[in-house]
Formats: sequence, structure tokens, C-alpha cells
Amino acid sequence: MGRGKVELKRIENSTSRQVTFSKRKNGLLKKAFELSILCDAEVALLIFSPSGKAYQFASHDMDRSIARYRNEVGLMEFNNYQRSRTIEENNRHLGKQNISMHLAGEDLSTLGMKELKQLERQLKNGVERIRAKKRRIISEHISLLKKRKVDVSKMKQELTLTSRGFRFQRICLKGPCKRTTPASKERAVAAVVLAVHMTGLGYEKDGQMGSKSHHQTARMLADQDGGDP
Amino acid sequence: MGRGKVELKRIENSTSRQVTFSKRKNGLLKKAFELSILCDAEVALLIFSPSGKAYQFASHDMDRSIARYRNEVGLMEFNNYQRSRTIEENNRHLGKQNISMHLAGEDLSTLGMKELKQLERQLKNGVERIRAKKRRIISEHISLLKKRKVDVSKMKQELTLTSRGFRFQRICLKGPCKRTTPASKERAVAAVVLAVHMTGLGYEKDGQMGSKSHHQTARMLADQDGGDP
DNA sequence: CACTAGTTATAAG
DNA sequence: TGTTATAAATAGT
Repeated sequence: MGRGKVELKRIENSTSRQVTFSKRKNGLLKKAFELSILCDAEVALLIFSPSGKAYQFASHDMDRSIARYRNEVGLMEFNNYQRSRTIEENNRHLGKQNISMHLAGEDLSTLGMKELKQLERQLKNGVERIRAKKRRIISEHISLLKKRKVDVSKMKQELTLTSRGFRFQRICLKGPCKRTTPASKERAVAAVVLAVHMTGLGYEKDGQMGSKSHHQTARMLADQDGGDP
Repeated sequence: MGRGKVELKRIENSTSRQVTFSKRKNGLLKKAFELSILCDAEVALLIFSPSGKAYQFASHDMDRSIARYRNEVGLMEFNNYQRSRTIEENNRHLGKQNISMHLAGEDLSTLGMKELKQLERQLKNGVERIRAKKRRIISEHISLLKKRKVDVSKMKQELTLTSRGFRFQRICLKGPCKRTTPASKERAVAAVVLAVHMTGLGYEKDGQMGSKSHHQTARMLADQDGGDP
């Protein structure tokens, strides 16, 4: 899009790379937001600029989405299957000796000694990385398990609190008390508002934004905006 | 984009919502990929369809990006601050009587009876939604906990298998056997390859893709492509 | 940062 | 799923 068609490779000119990053980052954040609204999807997006600045969007909650990711794809080979497919395409198009194709275990016979050595080194590294990663995943999962237990008990407590708030609301707003004044009603509402807010679960957004507002939203969703200094 | 301008709100028609989800999901994955290549950025994207299916893209490594996110923004209230700002802007631009501002518990005194009634209704709905949501979350968490336990034991089993593969590799490729022929080495390598693949943890990608491949890649990163059944 | 030409994404059919 | 007319994103200025 734009004056000229763009090649899909790293933009060499540093300035235009930064400009493009800024523009496309905003575009991506906006699109992510739109998808979440239009299609009622849960979307989480992390962007790190080359200079290390972080930007994010999460339609629901980043941690929730990450947890969900870990459940849905974290342990399956799905993830890795996709990854290796990606690598295969990657290498195929890079002309990188199609090593990943060989990694599929098919035609090792076409490899020379040099390539075999390379493969061997890669494999050793890979196995080591795998073992490290698994150790990491296991400990992560264990700590998650612990965290979950805490979270669940918290949720239960909060649910109790919420119920209290709800009862309070009913008593004050709909109870038999006939002397409800506007002022006391306001206070009651404020109390329920407080309870609701303390639960930390806000209302879902259910409306639309003008194109102006959602633009601003997208910008705010990112750290600041602007280029990446 | 398309035949008509589209409102930024949940698409009510279920069919077109699914179609739109499918299209925009692919578009988003593609854009995320392009940003990562063109601007040399690290991008991680998680998408969950309303029906619960998960899609992802990670330019580098999802776990790495998540860890980075936790460092950069994970512990700050940044996230929540941004979210509440977003909702506030959202409502402000919707002209929704700045109810979210009132929800902040500040100036209920400026509201008329009509608005108070609306607030009351919203709050009741909200509390009910919250309670429902919490019930859902709690049961989700509980089933997750159960699932996690199973998964962790699986991981342990796999780790054991991996270790075996690693020992096998050392014996076959580096052991004292001097009669290693190219053919037997190939077989050994193939065996290790198999072991590695069975672990399901592939190699990280380190290069870029041609424009053709990334299109395919983006599609493959999703489960299949197509709609969300 | 604003503009605009030429590109891309996508809503509808 | 593939096509087409139109909206939207954006590269270059």
C-alpha cells in the first residue's frame, strides 16, 4: 500500500524503517482491536521495536490470554509442528541447503560429510535446547499450578464479596425502605459501583467507537505513539 | 474495506461474523509477520476465536516474547491503566453520557433521575454479568488445574524420552566405534532426528521469508485457515 | 505531521 | 471457496 510496492524484507534505510514501524505498529494495533470487537474474539498482541521499546494490546487481559495460550497450544506439538513447517518454508525460500527438509528425516543420503557434521552440531545444540526448554516449561507449569490455586481461592473470596454488594444494592435500591432520597440512592449506587470496581472485572465494552476514538485508543494501547526513539 | 463501510461493533449475523473473523484473522497474522520482517521487530500475536479455537504468530519465540513482556510491562499497572483509559475514551466518544466517568465513583451528583435509573439498570446487569463471568472463570480455572496436572506428568514422561534419545545420539555419533560408515551415520542421525521431532520442540527460525511463503506461513500458523467451525 | 497516489484488505454477493 | 467493488492502510513526498 502506498506509492510503491514494497519487498518483504528488512527495510535497510534506518529512518524509513522507523517510520514504517511506527505506522504499521499503529495499524496492527488498530486491526487487532477491530478484530476483537467485530468478531468478539480474544486478541493479544505484543510488539517490541528493534530498539527494545514494548507495545501491547490485549482485548481481555494479557495474562489471561497468555494462560489460555499455554493451555491451547503450549503443550501440544501443534505449535512446534507449525514452527517447523515455517522453518521449512523459510529455508526453502532462503535456499539454505534445505536442511530443514532433511530434518524431516527423509533423504539424508544426499548430504555430504560437511553437511552431516553441521546437522550433528545442530542436533546436539537442539537437544540441549530442548532439555533446557523442557526444564523451564516444567518449572513454569509447576509455579503456574501453584499460582492458580491461589487465584482460585481469591476468586471465591471475591465472588462472596460481589454477592454481598449485590444484596446491598437490592436492599438499598429496591427494598421496602420508602424513604429513599435521591441522595441516599446516589450513595447506594456509588457503593455498588465501588464493589463492582473492586472486583476488577469491568463491563465489557459493547459499543462502537468513532473512527477518531478508536484511533486514539490504538495509540494509547501502545506505550506512547510516535516513532521508536 | 469492502463494499460497504463497517461499523465498529460486534457483527450480529453469526455467519458473516465467522467469515469476517477468518478473513481478518489471516490479515492480522499477515500484517504481524510483515511488521516483524520489514522493521526487524519482535511480534507475538494470540487470537482466540469466539468458539475457542486458538491461533498464533510469533516472529521469534512465543515464550521469549512473553517473558520479555513480563519484564517490560508485566508488573506495572500500565496494562490496567491503559485499559481503563480505553474504556473511558470509548464511552466518551460514544457520547454515552460519560457514564464510565461516573462509574469512577466521582460525581454522581450531576446525574438526573433518568440517568440514575439507567445506571441502576446497568449496574444490575453488570453485577449479574460479573457473577456469571466469575462462575465461568472459576470453573475454567478448576478444569485448567486438572488439565495442568495431566500435562505436567506428560512433560515428565517426554523429558525422560528425550534424555534417552540424547544418550543414543552420543553413543552412535561419538562413541568409540571406529567402523562408522556414512550410511550408519546417516541412520544414526535419522534416529536422532526422529527423537528430536518426537519431542516436538523444533528449532527457532533465524531468517526471513519470501513474500509467497509468508503468506502460506501465516495461514499455517493458524490451525488450518478458513472459518472457525 | 499532512497529503496522495497507488497498494492491499476485505464486505458483499 | 473465489470474485469484485470499495474502503482502508500506507510508501513516498
